[in-house]
Amino acid sequence: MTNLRKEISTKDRILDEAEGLFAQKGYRGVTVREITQKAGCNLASVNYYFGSKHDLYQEVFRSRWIPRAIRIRRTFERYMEQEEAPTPAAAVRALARAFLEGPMTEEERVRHHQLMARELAKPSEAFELIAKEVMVPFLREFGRYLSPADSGDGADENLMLNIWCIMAMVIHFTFAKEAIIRITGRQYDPEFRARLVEHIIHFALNGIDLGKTGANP
Amino acid sequence: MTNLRKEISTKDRILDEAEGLFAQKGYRGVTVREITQKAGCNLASVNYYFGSKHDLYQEVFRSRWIPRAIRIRRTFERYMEQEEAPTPAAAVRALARAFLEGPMTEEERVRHHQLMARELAKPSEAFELIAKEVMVPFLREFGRYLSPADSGDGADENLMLNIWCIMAMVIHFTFAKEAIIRITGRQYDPEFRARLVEHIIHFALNGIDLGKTGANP
DNA sequence: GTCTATAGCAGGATAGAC
DNA sequence: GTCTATCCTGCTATAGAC
Repeated sequence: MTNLRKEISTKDRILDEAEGLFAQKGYRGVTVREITQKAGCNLASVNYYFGSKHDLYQEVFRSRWIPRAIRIRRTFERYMEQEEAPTPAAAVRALARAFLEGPMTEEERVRHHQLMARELAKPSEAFELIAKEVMVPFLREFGRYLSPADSGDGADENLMLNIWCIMAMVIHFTFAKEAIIRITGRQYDPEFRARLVEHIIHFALNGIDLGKTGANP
Repeated sequence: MTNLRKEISTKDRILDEAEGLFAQKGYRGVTVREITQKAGCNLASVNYYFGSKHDLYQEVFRSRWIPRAIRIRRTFERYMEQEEAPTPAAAVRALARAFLEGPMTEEERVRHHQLMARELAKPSEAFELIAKEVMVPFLREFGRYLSPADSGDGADENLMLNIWCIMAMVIHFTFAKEAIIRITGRQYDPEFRARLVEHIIHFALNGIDLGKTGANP
């Protein structure tokens, strides 16, 4: 354990721990003392490597969050290539899988979505960066799959709202994980997670299946 | 303005401002100084009326959030009575309307959903209270409309996931309001809000309408 | 009930030894 | 690069005047 941690540079250990803590508790909820303690280094290290707590937060997005978002996007593209045809339904499936099943550990996924949710709820300086570098380009690419004729400039409001609805579900199920566990009593084991992916895909493509439960007026 | 504010007791002014600030910035992001300053009273008032900052946070949920949640539920029930029949589709419509159009100001709605989102993301002591008093009972009632044959104990996983998907969209569109405005450039004016309600209802009942954009394999 | 003043402490940041 | 020691600000909470 000690050996393993020592192989990672102090700077990287700080970034790792900082990301996890910021995701969990938010910027103000975390102290530099807490970060450096978990990273097994000195209190002064944060200022030495990053200048300030604020700059460390920015760096977490620059060097961790954005590269991961790009990896998720590549995963999405790979899933799309595996589909028979680039239909809207295929795009929805690929998106849900890339975000919820992609090549990340469960811990990494939770970090990623929690940080995204925090920035969506209360955009900070980092939001400008991730909106420009990641969100807008991906929303456009996804929009082209959902509606190939679309110009991609967000003019089609219906298309835009569909995308936000899907993202809402994807984010919500990792974001509200703790609360869902407490209320339903279900753990987020791999089985349940697979169930979630399936459900989101089905919901997005067909809505609630009313055929079996009641009339659709 | 001054006269209007004076008619409200100091205790209530503190609760009002505290709720708004906690919703916006979270517990740690708000200081007692900030709350008392906005409430136009003394720094010591929070401790005088509520004992501590922590107890003030709890009281915000007890005396503001829960009563409002109960009002929303009554609105839901009123909308259901207006429907021709208590079908699942009617329940979805009533839910979306109660949460997004109900008799609240826009400001109040944002407060409400932001506080809910915060507790869903990182449940505090207040979560036990709102889960037991509000969420679980409402989820059961709503579940009975979606699936009248269901026992209401959450055993039907499909039903439970449908409810969480709808809540995800409802919460997300107020929760991520600021980010959506920045990315799309659209304001949350009454027109856009009505559009959102309509879209959520349609999405929940039919999913993405693929008929017009591409094939559904 | 409302105020001022302050105790007591935790936070971010920095200086300077090694 | 890494450490300790410390500065200073800003926080919650409380004591006590009015």
